[in-house]
This record gives sequence, C-alpha cells and structure tokens, in this order.
Amino acid sequence: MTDTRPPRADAVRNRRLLLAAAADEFAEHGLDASVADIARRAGVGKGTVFRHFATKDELIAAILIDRINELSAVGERLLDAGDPGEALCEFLTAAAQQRQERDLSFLAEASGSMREVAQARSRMTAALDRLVERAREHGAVRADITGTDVLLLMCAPNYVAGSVPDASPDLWRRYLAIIFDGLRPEGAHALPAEPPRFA
Amino acid sequence: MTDTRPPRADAVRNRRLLLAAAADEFAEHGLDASVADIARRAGVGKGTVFRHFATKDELIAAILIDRINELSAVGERLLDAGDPGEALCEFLTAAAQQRQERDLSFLAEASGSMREVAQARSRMTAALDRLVERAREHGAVRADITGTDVLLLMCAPNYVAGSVPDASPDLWRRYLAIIFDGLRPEGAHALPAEPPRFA
DNA sequence: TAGCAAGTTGACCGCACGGTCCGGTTAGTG
DNA sequence: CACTAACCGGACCGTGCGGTCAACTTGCTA
Repeated sequence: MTDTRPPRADAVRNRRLLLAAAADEFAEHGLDASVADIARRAGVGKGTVFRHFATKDELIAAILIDRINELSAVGERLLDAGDPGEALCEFLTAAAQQRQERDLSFLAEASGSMREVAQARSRMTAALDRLVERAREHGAVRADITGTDVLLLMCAPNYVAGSVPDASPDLWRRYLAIIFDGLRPEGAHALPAEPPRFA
Repeated sequence: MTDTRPPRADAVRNRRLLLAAAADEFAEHGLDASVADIARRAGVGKGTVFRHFATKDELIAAILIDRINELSAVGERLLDAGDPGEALCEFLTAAAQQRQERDLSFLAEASGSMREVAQARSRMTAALDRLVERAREHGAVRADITGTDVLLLMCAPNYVAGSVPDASPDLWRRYLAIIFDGLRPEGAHALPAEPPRFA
C-alpha cells in the first residue's frame, strides 16, 4: 500500500550537498557548527535541512554511518590479504588516514547511541575482530589483546597528534607505530586489567 | 602606590567554593555546563562568578592551572627517585589517575591558549622532559622518543578507556601498559615521522 | 560602634541556536 | 501543456546562554 514514489532529482541532489557541507562544517567548527551555516554552505535554505533530517542529531548520525561503512568495507577487503599482521596494520592506517583528513570523531558523542549507528558499528567491529584474531594466530600481535582493545586504541594516534598545532600531517603515523609496537609479542609485559567486554 | 588590601574572608571562601563547584559541574556536563548551574551548586549568585572570573574561559583556565600544577609537583618530586624507568611510569600513572577520577581534559580546548595556562604547562613539560631524558639514558625507554612524545601519549590511556560505557575504573591501566610497552627499547621498530617540536 | 569599600545578588539584556510553518516554486506525469 | 504532490526557502518562535548592572549587604578598620 505504501506506494513510495522515487524521490525527486533535486531532493537527492540536495541531500548529497547537505551531507558534504555538514561534514565540512563540522570538521571546521566542531559539534556546534550551526544548522544555519550548514544550510548556507550547501546553498540551501534552513528548512531544507530539516526536511531531510528530522533533527540535527539525525544529520550527524547519517554522516557517521557513511564513514563507519567505509571502514567496514576496507576491513572486509583486508580479510583476504596475505600477511595477517600487515593487514591489521593497514586497517589501522586506513582508519587513521580517514580521521586525519577530516576529524569527525566527536560526532559519536552526539548520536553514538542511535540504533542505526550501533548497527553500522557492529558490522565494522566484526571485521576488526576477525582481523585481530588472524594476526594473533599468526603471531603478529601479542596473545593477551582482543579486538575491542584494538578498536579502542585505533583512535588514539589521531587524538594524540591532534593536540599539536601546526603538526606534520603524518605525525599520527609516529604514534600509530609506537602503539603498534606495544601490540607486538616481543618484549610484552603482563597487562594489569581485564579487557573490556563491549565497546 | 597600588595599596592592595587583602581580600575579604567571604570572598576567598566563595572563590574556593566556585572552583570546586565548577570542576564538579564541568566533569558532569562537559564544557557547556552553564555558569548559572555552577553558581547554584556553589550556593552563590551568578554575579559572584563574574566578580571572581571576568569570563567563563577565565574560570576554566583557573581550574586547569590548578590541575597542571599538581602534576608539576609530582614530576619534580620524582626527579630524585631511584629507578628512572619506574619514575617515568609513576608519573604517567599519576597523570592518568588524576584524569580518571575527574576527566577535565576538554577544558584545554576552551582556554588552552591563555598565557597563564601556557606558563603552568611549560613548567610541567620541563619536569617531564627531564624525566624522559633520565629514563632514556638509563635504557628504560627507546632512544628515538622525546619528552614531547610522552607528553602527547600521556593522555591516551584515559581517552581510550573513556569511550567504554560501564568500564572498570582501572581499564586505563591496561592501555597505559600497552603504550608503555611501545615505548620500551625491546622489539622497537623505526618510527616513520619526525617528533613534533612543541606541544 | 560607625562608616565605607568590597562583596553579593538576581533581574535583566542581547544574541544565537534548534526547530516550525506556510506561501511560493518546480520536477515529473498523463 | 497542465496539473499536482513533493519540495524549497526564510521569516519566525521559544529557549537558554554568557555577561551586565544597580540596589543591597557585610566584613574590616579606625
């Protein structure tokens, strides 16, 4: 009965423009980029924003889901890669690279609890879990770390490098390397706390 | 000529109350805890807040400076400790512990560029630099990391553990241990980017 | 204990935000 | 080409914020 006609051409165009403009605006001004500025940047009225996304949080969620899905695709592709240790490292590099060109990590704090975001995230963590498992079996990472550990540590290099003004755009690689060395079996010391169940 | 009389007793009491209430309120509600709520929590009128701190940012800076100075004291005390590697690890633990009981890291983003905050911070980094230098000479950490590296990585364990809901209060210790293993000379791989000059 | 400067208060201001709404516009259909 | 449902725009609303101010209170000094 729900005879859903396909959306109009200008509507799909505006939706795409809005997502892009919002991502730019959030990257520049953080979570409190205003909806009005986003609309202006997209060359569109403010009302149009709320036609496509019922609330500001829903817009944020849409951006977040897109990015998480990008990472899921990378992870799933790497599951067939040759060297499991190399594959894990590449995944972490891809994740950090995504955040380097546009840091939108703070978006999670606004809409991280939405159901659709959680779904996208669980698809990504599934891929990461398998990636870590393979690397562990292959002896590329220490035995006492879990996929969740890596998921959490994954965000650290950008976070660390992000607090340096005028930093080299490759600085995060330095901290990813240090942290990855900490994940290696060689010279590992016992860990003082249990790994977390969920993230 | 500037005959500065000592401040009144109720004024110093209110200032202390305000700093404590503000720290609590910021810890609970983040950067956009309202000045009105802070005043209410301190049992004081809103106008009193602005008598003591010209702007909200100045209040934030005052809290930040107190916390940084606490860390400086710890660092300077540890400079005389026996084992340099142990001393560095203890300093990082103290820093993480401070942030565990009350995470106020986001305060830096609001007033991190103020002159007085920068002064306090440079005192702390000086202590940390010496701590790292001693540990390096002692062979407790790898040769290619700097004090600034450690300053940046210092904040990572709480950041990482902080995104886990209902986490064990000791979870940060796990990630501090992993990162510290990454700082050790054993099994270290070459780092792909230059260390940053300033933080 | 009298006097006053320092301190306190909360009503008030201007502003910017997220979100609404309706008159005008336009893309797609028959 | 004409019709209409989907879409667009931007004036508008309520809210809550940081910050001000003038009347009032109080700790200190002489």
